[in-house]
Amino acid sequence: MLVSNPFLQVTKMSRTLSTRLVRGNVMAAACPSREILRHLTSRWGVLVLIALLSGTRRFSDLRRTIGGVSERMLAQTLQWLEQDSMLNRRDYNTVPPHVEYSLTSLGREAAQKVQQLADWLEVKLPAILDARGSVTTGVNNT
Amino acid sequence: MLVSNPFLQVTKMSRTLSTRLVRGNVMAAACPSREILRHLTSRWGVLVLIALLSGTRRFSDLRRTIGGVSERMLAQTLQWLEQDSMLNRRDYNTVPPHVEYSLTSLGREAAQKVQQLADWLEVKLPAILDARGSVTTGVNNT
DNA sequence: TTACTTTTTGTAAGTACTTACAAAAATGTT
DNA sequence: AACATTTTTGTAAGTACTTACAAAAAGTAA
Repeated sequence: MLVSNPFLQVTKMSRTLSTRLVRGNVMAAACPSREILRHLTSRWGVLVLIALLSGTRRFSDLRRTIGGVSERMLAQTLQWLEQDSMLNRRDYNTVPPHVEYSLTSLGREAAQKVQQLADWLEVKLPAILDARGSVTTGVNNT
Repeated sequence: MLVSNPFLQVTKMSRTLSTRLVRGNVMAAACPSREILRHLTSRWGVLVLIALLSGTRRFSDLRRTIGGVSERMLAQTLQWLEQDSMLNRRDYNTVPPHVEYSLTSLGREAAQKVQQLADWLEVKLPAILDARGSVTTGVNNT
């Protein structure tokens, strides 16, 4: 009955009596990977990760870069990603506030994966819109 | 003033007088890529794409594979992805219904990118949870 | 005839996300 | 003194996502 589900991946056992599972399974509803995946692929999370790939940035800087994000959601998203150890938050404790955000090594890896998807999408966008029956002119709206 | 924004990517001009933009820009709020990115990275969209990487599947089959998804949301997500030309829907027009879903070549490319992120996450999950201060036992909850 | 099959949609209700707006801090500028 | 600066949080209100549940189609099995 073991491994009847192809998504249930038990790759290693601990030396103790108890089974130790060493990797997540996004197909399992209760797996913690689900929550983190939601953060990484959230509407603004994706864009924050990509924006931070170019280096350390301040809050307002990110807000200017990421078109359409509100202060509220940017703050929210940054907190999610910080809690998941995807980014570092450096607070200079000054007034007015000066806070810098940068990717952790973990975050950089995630950001690269996300960036590859976004980059692919940007390139394929005209083809996708064509297939949809839309026009390809004016794609770059600001 | 052109190209003052590093995310505004104009890579080609048409032969006519009008400017023809040939790739999207996810950082621009009004760019159509935004909507498609949301579909690809949506809570269930990610999992549908990954599940379909293993081949053609029926509705209930997908529902069983993707833990926690409701019929309503699975149907909704499948429609989004179908409209974006990411998957084909083959209806046998029988009663009871028999419908098969499979990735288009476009969808397969997107799914692979998404899968790489999910795969990375599954492997890194224990490290992420450790950094969070949680335990790594029982990660594979079903 | 009654039950079961599969997929999709409608409804109602609930949760989560998102926005707009105001507020706060301590210092520098006009 | 009045104002701008930067980041975050609170509130209230609105939109979008999500669930649970019932319904429908037309045959087949009991």
